[in-house]
Amino acid sequence: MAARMAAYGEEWESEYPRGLKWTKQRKSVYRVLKEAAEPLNASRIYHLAEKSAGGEEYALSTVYRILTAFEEKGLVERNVCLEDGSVVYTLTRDGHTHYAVCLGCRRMIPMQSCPFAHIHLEKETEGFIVTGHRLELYGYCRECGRKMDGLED
Amino acid sequence: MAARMAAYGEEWESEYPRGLKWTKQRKSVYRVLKEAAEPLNASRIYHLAEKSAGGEEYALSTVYRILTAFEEKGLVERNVCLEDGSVVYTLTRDGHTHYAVCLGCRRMIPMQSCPFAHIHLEKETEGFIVTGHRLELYGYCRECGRKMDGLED
DNA sequence: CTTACTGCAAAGGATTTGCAGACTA
DNA sequence: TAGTCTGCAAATCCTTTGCAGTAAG
Repeated sequence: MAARMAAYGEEWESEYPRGLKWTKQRKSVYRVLKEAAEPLNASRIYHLAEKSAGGEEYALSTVYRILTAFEEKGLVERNVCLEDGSVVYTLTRDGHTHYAVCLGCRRMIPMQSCPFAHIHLEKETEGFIVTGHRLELYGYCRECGRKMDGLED
Repeated sequence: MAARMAAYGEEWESEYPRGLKWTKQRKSVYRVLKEAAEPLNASRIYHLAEKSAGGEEYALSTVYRILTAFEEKGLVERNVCLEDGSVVYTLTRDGHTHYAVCLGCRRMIPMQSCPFAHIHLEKETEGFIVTGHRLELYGYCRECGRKMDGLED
């Protein structure tokens, strides 16, 4: 619909769920998520969204509500980091994603593939019907690994 | 040390870390964890510990402090459930443990082995140094699976 | 014009902390 | 006795909610 595309002078995102209003707050949050290279927590999204909107002030609670609404529509994925229980969000990707969590800089790096693609997890648990799984790797990313190596901190 | 064994009329647990005092609160928490078949959260441990001590009243904050102290000594493992972000504790087992989380009854069932025993996770992430990993399976346990099958809820 | 969406402030739940007294070792 | 623990209450952190006003469609 052409009319929709006029809102805020930016194109209506094709993935944006019908039934949700395209407000400036939602636009900012959506853009932040779209441009994020890694999962972000609510507070980070909140700050980035304000910055993305040119310094306009939003309410943190609104960001939480937006994230929840997006999640219910399947637009975003809410992830709990196993290491510290922190909650992060990403736009939903095709299939599922696993992350490598850097213990140095705390970043969550998406893995390109799932190691279980060819493994039958069902064998592991008798009587348990497996419908999904989640895997996280811990360690050090290239930069942090290098830092520890060279500088021997 | 024989002297240690006399405390509270119960044997000093061999795994109990040196450097931690063997108080009645710690004893109760330790016993609860030892007898638990599954990971428990702080609140649950708190109530069970009081019950285990014959109804004596403890402070929840004390239980948190005990859990933290135990964790620092490597006696217990703190786990975040990926499904809902809840935090649970277990006595540390040999090696690491993975859990199968039942989406029906919410129980966390320990898995007997690690599917990665023979897999090199390093291959998955270029430049990332893997030092550990965590895996969770989701699905339905025998009972919940049966319920859904037979009763067709 | 209708009703979803937002901001604000207050409520909540889980966990942590400061402090003074209690209790192991 | 010395230094750790504990209980209590207050403080945090993160997230949710109620309400009345604002704006999208």
